[in-house]
Amino acid sequence: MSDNDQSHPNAAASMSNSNCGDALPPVGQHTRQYETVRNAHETELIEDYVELIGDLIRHRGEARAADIANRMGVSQATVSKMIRRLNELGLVTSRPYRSLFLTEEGQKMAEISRKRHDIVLHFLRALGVNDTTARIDAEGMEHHVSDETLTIMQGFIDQHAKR
Amino acid sequence: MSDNDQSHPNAAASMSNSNCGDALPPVGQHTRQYETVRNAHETELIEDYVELIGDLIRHRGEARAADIANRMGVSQATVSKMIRRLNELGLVTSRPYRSLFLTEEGQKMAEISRKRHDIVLHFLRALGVNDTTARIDAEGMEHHVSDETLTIMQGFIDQHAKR
DNA sequence: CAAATAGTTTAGCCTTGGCTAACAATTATT
DNA sequence: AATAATTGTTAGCCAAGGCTAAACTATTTG
Repeated sequence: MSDNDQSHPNAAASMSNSNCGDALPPVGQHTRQYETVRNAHETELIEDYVELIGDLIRHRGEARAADIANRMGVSQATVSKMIRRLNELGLVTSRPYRSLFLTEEGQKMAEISRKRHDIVLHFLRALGVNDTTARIDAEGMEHHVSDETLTIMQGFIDQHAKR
Repeated sequence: MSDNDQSHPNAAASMSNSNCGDALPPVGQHTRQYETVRNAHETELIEDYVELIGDLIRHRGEARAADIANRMGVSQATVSKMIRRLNELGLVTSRPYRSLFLTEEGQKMAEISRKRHDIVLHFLRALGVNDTTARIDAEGMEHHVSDETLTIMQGFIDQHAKR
């Protein structure tokens, strides 16, 4: 295993500009960073579905596969398959050809996702990001923001947006 | 297509708490949000590899598959396969059993990724996020932050960290 | 310099999350 | 009520990104 923690003597030679970039983190920490991202990756889509289903129920009274496919920009077949998975995971209940419901657990997940999404979105707006951009960024960022950062974002919102 | 833009009359009934959540965005915009995330998804891993390879070369003088596997927390076989992909994409050059080099294009991508990563990381620290957490969050967030937001983050860093 | 160790690649497997096409059920229209 | 239109499901395809095991190459060391 060649990854001891010494910098190569010539490392400086290829530093290209002013912002030199931080040192590499220790291997263990670095690995954990990537692992965290990979894990987030696995739950991301699930959370997006659950969150969207929750939103549809909240705003429209029901969630149908066609609406999901439509809003996600994905085929109905894909949604159908995904719903089966959500079912197996105990997040939604569905009867064939009927609209969807979230289980207790699904509702909890939707609620958490929605709150997180809202905080990130409001934070970005409070920072001064244009609404459309903020929505796009929030959609991607929300799954990668830790609770710690979320709390700080909430504090920022309270300070700035209010007043 | 049932997704016209009227809110269901009973929508308010299931609103659970203070933070009521924003209205659903128009379908077209919503779709674009998800599309953007899916696209980011595809390039994320590629960028992470290229960025890491760049970092290894910069800090250690060379990038070897074993180091990448080690830092990513992934098997060497996985890295090997990925390197073939990077090769096909014209981002790295590699001779069997030898260490890796970035192509022009690869270097450009690494540079852009690194800058973006740095901005996000420094921004989070400037916000007050703990270093370890900031690193984890940055790793996940960097691929989802638009140029607009990045610029604003840079402004925030300049205002706060300086002084 | 031969053997052991470390690093790399290949083969083959699995799961996810897309897709299209064909079919089935429900809902709307006439 | 029969037919048309919409919606949902299934089957079967594909690529990506993991994995393990086995084979091969390079390097280090006795």
